[in-house]
Amino acid sequence: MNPVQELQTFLQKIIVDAAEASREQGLIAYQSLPDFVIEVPREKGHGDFACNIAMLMAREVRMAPRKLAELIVDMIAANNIERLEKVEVAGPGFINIFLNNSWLYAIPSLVYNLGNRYGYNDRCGQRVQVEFVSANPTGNLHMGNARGGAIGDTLANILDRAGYEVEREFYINDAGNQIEIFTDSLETRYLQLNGQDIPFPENGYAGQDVVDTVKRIMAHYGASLLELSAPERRRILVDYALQEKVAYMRRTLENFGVEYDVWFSEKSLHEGKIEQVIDSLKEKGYIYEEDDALWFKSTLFGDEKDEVIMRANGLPTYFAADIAYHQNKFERGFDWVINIWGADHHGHIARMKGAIQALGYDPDKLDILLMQLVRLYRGGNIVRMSKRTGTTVSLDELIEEVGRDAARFFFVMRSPDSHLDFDLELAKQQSQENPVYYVQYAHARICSIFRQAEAAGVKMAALDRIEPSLLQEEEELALLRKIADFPEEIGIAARTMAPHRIARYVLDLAGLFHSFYNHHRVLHQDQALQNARLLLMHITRTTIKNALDILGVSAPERM
RNA sequence: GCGCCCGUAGCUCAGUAGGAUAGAGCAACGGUUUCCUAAACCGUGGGCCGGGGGUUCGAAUCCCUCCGGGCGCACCA
Repeated sequence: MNPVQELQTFLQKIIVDAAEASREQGLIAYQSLPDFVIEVPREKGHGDFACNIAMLMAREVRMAPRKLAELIVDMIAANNIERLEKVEVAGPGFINIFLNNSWLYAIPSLVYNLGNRYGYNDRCGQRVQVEFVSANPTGNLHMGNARGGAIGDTLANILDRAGYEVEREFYINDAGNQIEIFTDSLETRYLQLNGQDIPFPENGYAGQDVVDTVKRIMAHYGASLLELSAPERRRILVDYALQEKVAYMRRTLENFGVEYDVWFSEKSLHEGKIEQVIDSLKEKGYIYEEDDALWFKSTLFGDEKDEVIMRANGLPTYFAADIAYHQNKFERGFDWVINIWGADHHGHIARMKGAIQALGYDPDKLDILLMQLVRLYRGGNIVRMSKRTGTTVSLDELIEEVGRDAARFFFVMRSPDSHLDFDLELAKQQSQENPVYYVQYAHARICSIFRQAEAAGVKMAALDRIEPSLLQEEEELALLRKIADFPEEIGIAARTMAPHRIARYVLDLAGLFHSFYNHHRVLHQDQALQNARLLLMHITRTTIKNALDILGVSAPERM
């Protein structure tokens, strides 16, 4: 149910009919209609909707755009359509359409009846997978992972509301080179803790968390691993550490409101799948050997250079595993595959899409949503995130400090394309400057109105006893209008993979509510008006709540 | 050097498919207590949309070029 889109379809038909009628009457000669739009003008004075068809047709039919628009408008006027208040030609040839408010007054019962389903678009029968965070299980979740978590989960929610069947997936990098290094680090720490004076690997994971993990292993196994062969010992160490790390990531992400449908292990690809995919690329002629390594001809697909897929030492690269992984995704039959990546990975896009194309899949079904980096601020000062100095802030610490709601809201507030300056002080502040509080407060305030009503013995009438057309104040109409936009806004956010639009939307909606609240009273001597306003408050609250749900932010009833 | 992203009000940022007079929040300034939460609201000022060229009826949006910032260009991931 998408009121705005329905209107657009309705108006589109009116325009097309008018144009065709004009052609039949010999007034306009055209071959085919241009790809015109019915859009919501920025200026209120330009109507509820505006159409640019005349400007687009002008060249083909060799008529002045305004003249053309006049003809179409006259034709529409002749039809005397009830829902149209006024249709006029303006500016360079726009057709401005003014509707009477009847469509707006249909919104309250629509939203009231749909409740927490308001905003959902019709099911489109398509399956989409969103893979996000997929952090290395060798350390803590950092701010980049946190932003990825918020963006990925919110986008998944948006796609769900937009009509897709959505799967959330976490790719566990539990194999490959960095796991070898991780294992070296674990083993070295283990041996050190058992009194051996050996140097720590130069490129090892020097963090305290590795030491802590090994201490827990010590508590469990004592020195017994010393007795084992090195491979056996290493296997136990790394299995224990990975299991612990994955459990930690899962726990932390759940605490962040993020739950996955699938945790996919990279290791499972190292049991034949990688070799298979390399073989199949080889057969298709996309692989060559040079300097004892195998290379994928990614330059055929617009990459800057070819990419090693199998090292000279016989071990596959990360890229090889990633190809096998993406082949697996496509084998699972998704109609759309979305990866959320940090912007530092942008160089991989061309070759990843190239590999998919080489395997015979449609690379356009894969979208990589890149997100820019996060900078943490405390007050006016940047918080340096350096693993070396150990001053990195982890996601758990962030949730601890500012709470899940603020963290989630802040991470999706900005376009993924935009660097995010995350101000810890602002996120904690309970004031109008803090956007998440501003929105939550709107919700709480509406709840408060209903509590007040209840205390006064006032109850909202049944829906069919309420007359929405009593809502005629500017602030009331603006609220209705904004609420009506919600499903369309979700559709746009899904199409453009733009989770920040929902944060913005709910911020705007909250602003309109606060504005209404300060101008007009809900609890009123006029019963009929009171009922209409209670209904308006009810659906405003529903819409705020539904939007916050998408963002993974709670909607408190009191603050 | 090559590639990707960014450059919009003092600050932080919006601005789907090109649309009419480019918006919001914060900051600044001026207001709002008989009233459902002053954690709020109303108003004012503030802009060569980084510069230049092009495409067209129309460009913040598309193309070219230059400048500035970030990131990438490993047999790391």
